[in-house]
Amino acid sequence: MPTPILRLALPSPLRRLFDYHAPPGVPTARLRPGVRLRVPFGRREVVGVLVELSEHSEVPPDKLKAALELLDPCPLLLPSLLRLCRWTAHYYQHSLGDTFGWALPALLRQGEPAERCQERWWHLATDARPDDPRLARAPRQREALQTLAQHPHGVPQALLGKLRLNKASLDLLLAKGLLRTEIRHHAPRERHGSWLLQAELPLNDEQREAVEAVRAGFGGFNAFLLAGVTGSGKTEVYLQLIHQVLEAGRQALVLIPEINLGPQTLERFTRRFNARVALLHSGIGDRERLDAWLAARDGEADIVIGTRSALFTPLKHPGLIIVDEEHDASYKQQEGLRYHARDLAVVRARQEEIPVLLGSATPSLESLHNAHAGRYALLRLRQRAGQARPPRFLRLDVKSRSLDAGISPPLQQAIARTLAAGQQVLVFLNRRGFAPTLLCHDCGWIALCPRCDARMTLHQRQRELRCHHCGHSERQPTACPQCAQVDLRPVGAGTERAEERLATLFPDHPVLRIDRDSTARKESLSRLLATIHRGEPCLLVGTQMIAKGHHFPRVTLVAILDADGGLFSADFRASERMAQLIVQVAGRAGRAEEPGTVIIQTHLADHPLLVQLAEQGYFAFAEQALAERRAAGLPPFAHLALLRAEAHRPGQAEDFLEQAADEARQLLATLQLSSLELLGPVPAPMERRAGRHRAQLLLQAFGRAPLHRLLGPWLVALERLPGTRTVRWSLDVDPIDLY
DNA sequence: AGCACGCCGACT
DNA sequence: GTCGGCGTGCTC
Repeated sequence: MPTPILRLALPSPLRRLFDYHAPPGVPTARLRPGVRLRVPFGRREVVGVLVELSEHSEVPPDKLKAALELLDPCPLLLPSLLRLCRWTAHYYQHSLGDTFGWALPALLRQGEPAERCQERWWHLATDARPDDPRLARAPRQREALQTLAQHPHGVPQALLGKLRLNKASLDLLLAKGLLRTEIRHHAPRERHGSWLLQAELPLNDEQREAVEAVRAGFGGFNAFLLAGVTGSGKTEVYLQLIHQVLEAGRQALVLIPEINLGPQTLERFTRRFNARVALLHSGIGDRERLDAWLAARDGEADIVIGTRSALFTPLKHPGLIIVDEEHDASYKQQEGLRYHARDLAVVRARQEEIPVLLGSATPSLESLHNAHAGRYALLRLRQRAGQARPPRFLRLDVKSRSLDAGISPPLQQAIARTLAAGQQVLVFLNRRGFAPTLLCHDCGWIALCPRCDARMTLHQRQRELRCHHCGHSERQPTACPQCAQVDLRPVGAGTERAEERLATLFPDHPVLRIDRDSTARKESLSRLLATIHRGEPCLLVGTQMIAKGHHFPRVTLVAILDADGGLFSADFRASERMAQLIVQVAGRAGRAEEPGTVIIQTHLADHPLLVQLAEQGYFAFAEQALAERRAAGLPPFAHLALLRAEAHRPGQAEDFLEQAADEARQLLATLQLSSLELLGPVPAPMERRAGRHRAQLLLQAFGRAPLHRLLGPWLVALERLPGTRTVRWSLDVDPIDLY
């Protein structure tokens, strides 16, 4: 049998595989797809993944090199994961090697052995004697030897410090042959006994129907959209389904958004189940992540909980995928491989022939559309647990009303009444800082970012102007840099200003601000939350940080200071995001006996979307918004791909995109694709950002198939275009925002 | 991406 | 004289 050619995916943006000869002396039988190899690549060495074997290579024989080393005795990647990565790379038009870079734990990318945590154990050598003459003048070594003598089973490396054992002394003892060390592997974690640690909660009819429906779909691929209002007990549905999965001897994968929900979710799961739970969040260390990855792959983790990238965790016995808060934008990666973990969860479930459950109180329009089209089964939970009643929504028209730090007089009165009744108030404003604009009242100068086409936000507390787009900051000027007058005025209000004003208006009550600035220091968020949970009347001011995860049972009034941004933004998803945010913020309130009130300040009180949302609720809003999307030919009725480009010189990015558009037009003609439209190139909504000039080209198609028929050959052509080195460009398939 | 090569401006 | 800016080419 001739030695085959190895086709490898390498960590490179190049969207192709690279051919190698087998490394010398490695039996062909061990070269199976999914193993890693170290190979020479250009002038360096990299770790690649064997994707396929071939009899022949198109590459000239003098260019072919041999791989250096086989890194895995057997395939590292389960065939199912290999397949998912290949699908992902193809769908998002990304290099397969780089896709592995996003999908695999860092240590595996670097070529570390795929082995569970190993530990070095230190033992006394059999013939070691405490009175060895060589230790006469080495009291520390003698001491160390005595300590180890008390541990006949040896001491693991990690415990050396606790036993006051000094590594230097031990190394000297080792060199003298008085000690020996041994590498021990962790034994597979065993699990015994019943799965439940805690009785399951009784379900209401809707919850029971939801559990039954998903359970009936356990046999194969089935997609479910669990749309449950806040407090309707979605988590209990998850838990009971996971129990069924565990009983069937299978594993559950639970995706959560990228906020600090990990510990909270983990706690609920470990309280309920006697199960091995792996948590994969962003703060986890490389070693820990690899251990969790391996445990899941080898069937030694029963439940895997994690953010976006956990979607790529291999599972030996997959049983169910749950995507919690499926509407959350953090499931879409916004750099490099721009994948959407929710969409890939559905793809993975289909590939692995298991059910997938998407849950949200405010489902994305995409998922609702899929439910309407019959692709997902819609499961609704309308009843709130206990006696909790849904909040009342009031639209407060602030047209021609004076706003005081963004707060209208009627809202001030409502806040005063709520505090007087001994209850808490939540004020939501999705804008950090003191004011979004600093204006000279004499000459009209505005503080602009030197590197972006954007205004700088005033952070008065720090006496700073900051750009929220590139991070640039400078000292707050005392006089106008243009006319030298000293009448600089902050215009508009952010959370810092609202906080300050509310503290003046309601001096008898604490005002707590929750945003990225106020919680930057560790522990400060938990301290703020502890104050709130004490329950005394107070005011909370915050950005979307307060919309997620935390419950404030004593809040009975929620004020949305500014809903207008969601109603006339250039971004077609702005209204959907605004509605989700309003409903999610509203869901924080009125969970106890008192029903909550939500006051929405707006200049567009009669806007149909806002009326639907306030009067009929999120689902009516969604129907209205879907009708608008259909009429405008926007997702989910159309499919988009956005080619972004940026360059240092103005016009360069647009020139590149102009060429890209020409290529696309030619391909559309040759491939006879007609239902595709090219929109642009146009300058990005913020043309200059962090000193780079940006432009974009939008592809709009009414079917996914024609769009993807174009994308493959188009990217091949783009890679050959001149100027590819001076212009940074990237393709975003299914973009979630057009910025 | 990463790395090397090659060609023009302002420094010890 | 050369250190270093970034344009260009290549990676099996």
